[in-house]
Amino acid sequence: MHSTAEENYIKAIYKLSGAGVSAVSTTALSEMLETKPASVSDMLRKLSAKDLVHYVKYHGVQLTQEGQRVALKIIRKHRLWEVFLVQKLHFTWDEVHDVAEQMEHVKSELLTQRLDEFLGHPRVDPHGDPIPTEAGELPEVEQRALATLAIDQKGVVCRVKDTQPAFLQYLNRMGIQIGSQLQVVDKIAYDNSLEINIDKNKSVILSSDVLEKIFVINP
Amino acid sequence: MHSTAEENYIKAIYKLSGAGVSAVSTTALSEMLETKPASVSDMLRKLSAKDLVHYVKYHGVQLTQEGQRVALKIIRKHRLWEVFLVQKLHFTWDEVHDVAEQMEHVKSELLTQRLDEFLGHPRVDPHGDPIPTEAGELPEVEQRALATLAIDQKGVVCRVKDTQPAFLQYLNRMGIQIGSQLQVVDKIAYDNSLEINIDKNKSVILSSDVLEKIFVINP
DNA sequence: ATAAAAGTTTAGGGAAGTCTAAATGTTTTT
DNA sequence: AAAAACATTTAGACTTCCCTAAACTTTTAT
Ligand SMILES: [Mn+2]
Ligand SMILES: [Mn+2]
Ligand SMILES: [Mn+2]
Ligand SMILES: [Mn+2]
Repeated sequence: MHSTAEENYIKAIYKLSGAGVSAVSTTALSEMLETKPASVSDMLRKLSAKDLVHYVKYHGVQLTQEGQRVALKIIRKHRLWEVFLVQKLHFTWDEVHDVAEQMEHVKSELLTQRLDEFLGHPRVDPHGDPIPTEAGELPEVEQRALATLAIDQKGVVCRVKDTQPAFLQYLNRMGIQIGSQLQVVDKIAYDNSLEINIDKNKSVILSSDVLEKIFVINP
Repeated sequence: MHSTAEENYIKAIYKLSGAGVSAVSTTALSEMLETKPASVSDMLRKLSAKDLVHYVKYHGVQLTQEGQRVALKIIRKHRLWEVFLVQKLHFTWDEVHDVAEQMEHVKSELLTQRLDEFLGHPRVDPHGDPIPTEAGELPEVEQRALATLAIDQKGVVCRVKDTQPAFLQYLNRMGIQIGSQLQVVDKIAYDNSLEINIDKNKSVILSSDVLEKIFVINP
């Protein structure tokens, strides 16, 4: 079918195609994939020939219908394996990503189906990211970045958007996990950091960088 | 560490190095790996440079101590995943091999350890093949090929030595699985086939080819 | 509106892994 | 003990994916 390299490019294009992004740039891809822009150009030509992307030289790339279908399948596998690793093999949420990066490329429709059943059709992975359904739907839940909360407002952590172990370990040390009850205690206008109370217990100061990566739903 | 291709060569050399085999030939490897002999020569030079094999041009190849260690690790992963697929995901024994061929290359010590724990430290895979321990031991159980049984002798199926789905599906149709109680009813000297009674129920004729691939322990 | 800067593609090439064809070594046959 | 047959290696080439350097296009600044 598709090579691991192709799958990684498709996934990267998908991830960089957020809301209001008309096309993904060569540089953005080269940064995400840690390759040189020249290598990206090369691969885009190939993906375009396979009709997985719409590619206009010098003007970026977009996934085709088929490209999106492929992307969601890989993301589905990645997230299902992350759930497996945490729920069945007792990995911590900072240990799963690199392993799932490998397992997501194992090819077997039956495997994905059975894994999904075995896990009880989970809706989200250990980082709160939604799991695409077998039909290729990706149900998004209403949620807001912690950074957008006003003083005294509360929220329950439902998602964290950074897969780096260092970031997740930092949250561990702060005592923040999916389901944590947070409340904004104070706002430091100087650098847009917030003082946040965790589970009606201790309070910590979180930088605006971190606040943008933590998502909450209303209490 | 090692590439998937290298791992597959090492595993193939291991599998062809049965008892009393001093060195594995280029042709034997090329057949097992479905590549051309020229490609094998090439790879043997590389594995030799990495000290994973002892290679003497024109005289075959043997695994080094380190090569054996690597081989057993891959086989351990392969067989653990096969157990997982059958016991947890309800795959049949003819469906697991190809998927395990992919999963055996996922790199993570933690994953292998945890998978082993999760499965309760199984000793054999769904085909009765022993699973190398974490320490790299491969405990072999006393067993004999069904072909070696005399008339009236009994045996319990403990292992089948052919991973091809077609063979395993044939055994399914015969009603033979691990644990089946077999008894030799008659011997057909003409072609060395045997009439075998299965679980004190129906009897079937098995060709000598098949008899060499089924292993039993004494009743 | 041009020139400079930034971004992107093309050209040429390398490593891994494979192939075919030719050369070479080993084994078997006569 | 050659000759023939067979096995193996070497030579040269191809594909995939990546790189550096140079050329080209688009954007930004003057
Ligand atoms: Mn992940
Ligand atoms: Mn995740
Ligand atoms: Mn197998
Ligand atoms: Mn097996």
